[in-house]
Amino acid sequence: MSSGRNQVKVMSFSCKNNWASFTRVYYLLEKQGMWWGTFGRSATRKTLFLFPPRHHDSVLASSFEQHLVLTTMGFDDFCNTGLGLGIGCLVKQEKFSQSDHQQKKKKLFLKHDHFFPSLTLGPSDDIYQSATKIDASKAHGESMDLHQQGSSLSAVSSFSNSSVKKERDFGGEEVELERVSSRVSDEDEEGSPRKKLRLSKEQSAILEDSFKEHSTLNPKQKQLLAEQLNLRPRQVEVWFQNRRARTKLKQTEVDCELLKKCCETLTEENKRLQKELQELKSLKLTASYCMQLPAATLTMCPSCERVASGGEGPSTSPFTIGQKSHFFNPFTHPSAAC
DNA sequence: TACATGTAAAAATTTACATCA
DNA sequence: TATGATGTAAATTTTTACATG
Repeated sequence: MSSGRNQVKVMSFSCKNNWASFTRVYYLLEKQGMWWGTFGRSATRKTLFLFPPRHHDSVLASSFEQHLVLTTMGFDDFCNTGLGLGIGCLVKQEKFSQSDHQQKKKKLFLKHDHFFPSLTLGPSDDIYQSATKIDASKAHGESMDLHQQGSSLSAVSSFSNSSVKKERDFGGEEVELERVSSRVSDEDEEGSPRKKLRLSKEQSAILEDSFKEHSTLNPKQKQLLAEQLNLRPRQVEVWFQNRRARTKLKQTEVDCELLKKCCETLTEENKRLQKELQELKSLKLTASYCMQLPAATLTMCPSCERVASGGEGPSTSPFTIGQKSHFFNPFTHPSAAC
């Protein structure tokens, strides 16, 4: 967990998230002397390495963008570094949804104002804890969602629906942080709960036609379609994403059915071949048994009245007759598989 | 060549709503 | 009529692949 100069990798998050916003949070917190550190980044994830200042080991973790994953904060490391991670109200980890409507479902928190979540990442010392809490209820009267989830080794925090919020540093000085989020544009300006859009038949038909022409859109096509349908480009984009997913799902179902049928056919063929093999085996046994019969057991042919004895040519052999009339010849009855 | 960064799309999941028993 | 189960589709989030510097 810790490496070098008490380095603590506190956060990592997917590349999709708003890097600029997070950078700004980092900058502001660093300016206040709350921490100093560096950013790292892998191919698919961004990571924030923190170096807690010597005068206090507390670290306030916050971000404007969704899902800042607190990683590698195993319990042992957690203790060793003196860092604490928790929700302000100290209730169990719970996911906070993004809209008022969704929040209604999370009655655990919403029934009590003091239960409103705040994320604390700091020393277990209560003073530091209270000082480093992000009190969302004071954020300009707007709601702030904090999304935290995960196992004991990881957690997720996020803020949303808040265009502006304030944070308090140790001195109580409020620092205003602007939230930059693409999601804002996707929601009602009044912050009302998300309403599910239902496309009209005309809109769906146009989208379907467009999809038939090209299953993906370039930005220009997207913009044109959005204007034509009186939708946001993002909505058009989402529709195409979901449409591609549906197409793929249907194709998968078709493929699955084909494979099932193929499997059934092969199973039947296998059974038939197994049966044929058994017959051939039994034929071989019978043949070898007859070959071992003593001469005394040979009988006279009732039609020609000749004794079927060996050594007088193939036409006198009883097996010649038998072969013609009884035995299955696999070479004249080829397998259906062939 | 390895790495950092940005972007688009796929994949997975959540959510709102309609329908029906 | 109310209600819960279920399906569908819009929307969101996460992951992945690729291009570029």
